[in-house]
Amino acid sequence: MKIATWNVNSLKIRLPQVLTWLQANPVDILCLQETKLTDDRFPALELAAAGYQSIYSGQSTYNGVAILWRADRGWEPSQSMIGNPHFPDEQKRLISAELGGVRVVCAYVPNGQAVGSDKYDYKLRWFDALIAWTGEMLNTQPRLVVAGDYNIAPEDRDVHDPAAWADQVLCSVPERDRLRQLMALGLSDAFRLFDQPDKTFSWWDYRQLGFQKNRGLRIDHLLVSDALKPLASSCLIDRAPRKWQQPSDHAPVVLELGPGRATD
DNA sequence: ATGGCCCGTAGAACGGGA
Repeated sequence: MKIATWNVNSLKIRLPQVLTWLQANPVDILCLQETKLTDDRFPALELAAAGYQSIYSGQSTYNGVAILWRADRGWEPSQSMIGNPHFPDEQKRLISAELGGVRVVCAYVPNGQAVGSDKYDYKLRWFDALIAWTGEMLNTQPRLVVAGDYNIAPEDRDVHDPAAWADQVLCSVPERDRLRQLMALGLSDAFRLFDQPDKTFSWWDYRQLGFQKNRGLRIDHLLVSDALKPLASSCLIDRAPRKWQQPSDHAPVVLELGPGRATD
């Protein structure tokens, strides 16, 4: 079973790239963030024609999340849910469902804008609620993947210029502490379960030739629960779509869960 | 030293992103 996450920065603009990518990378499950589409405009028919079913929760201009899965798997989603039951939120940043025996959470964590700002406070409160809810989910379904755009670089090695980013939003101590608290529930950063090249990132600024100079951050993650961790066989960031014309500023991250009961 | 791009909503610039 392969599970991927990708912040597409407008699915309206990026749908052709998503379809192209899925054709070359027919993952079982794809979590999308920043779709920026109201539900009535979500391209469910186009995705179905490409062999993917979907659930989605979006809004205009900002936010929006979706989970796609291969129709030929014959899965019926259960526990399908929009948002966090413990955090009423008008912003569409969370969607989850159980698919193929795995509870999948697709998250678009708030950016936070700047340390100390109202948006930063919202980010921390939002994340605290995610921690609380994830703890409860693990009690009922230990096979859990929390995937998405976390807007947090876990460590300095996930940052192209740690000195410049020190204590800035996405890298600040309170944000990193919260990510660690989430992982302390029994979740692992799938990317770090394997040897990885130095300076591997998942986001690069559109400006200043950020991608060409590899001035990036690793902020998109797939966290796997202890029950699934032994099944993880690879986790890779696919830089290829970032080289395409009119790309998203984020690259997809792909986790492979090996044989076992993951494809039940 | 500053901001440099992209997207959506606009129907011109601007907020937001990271």
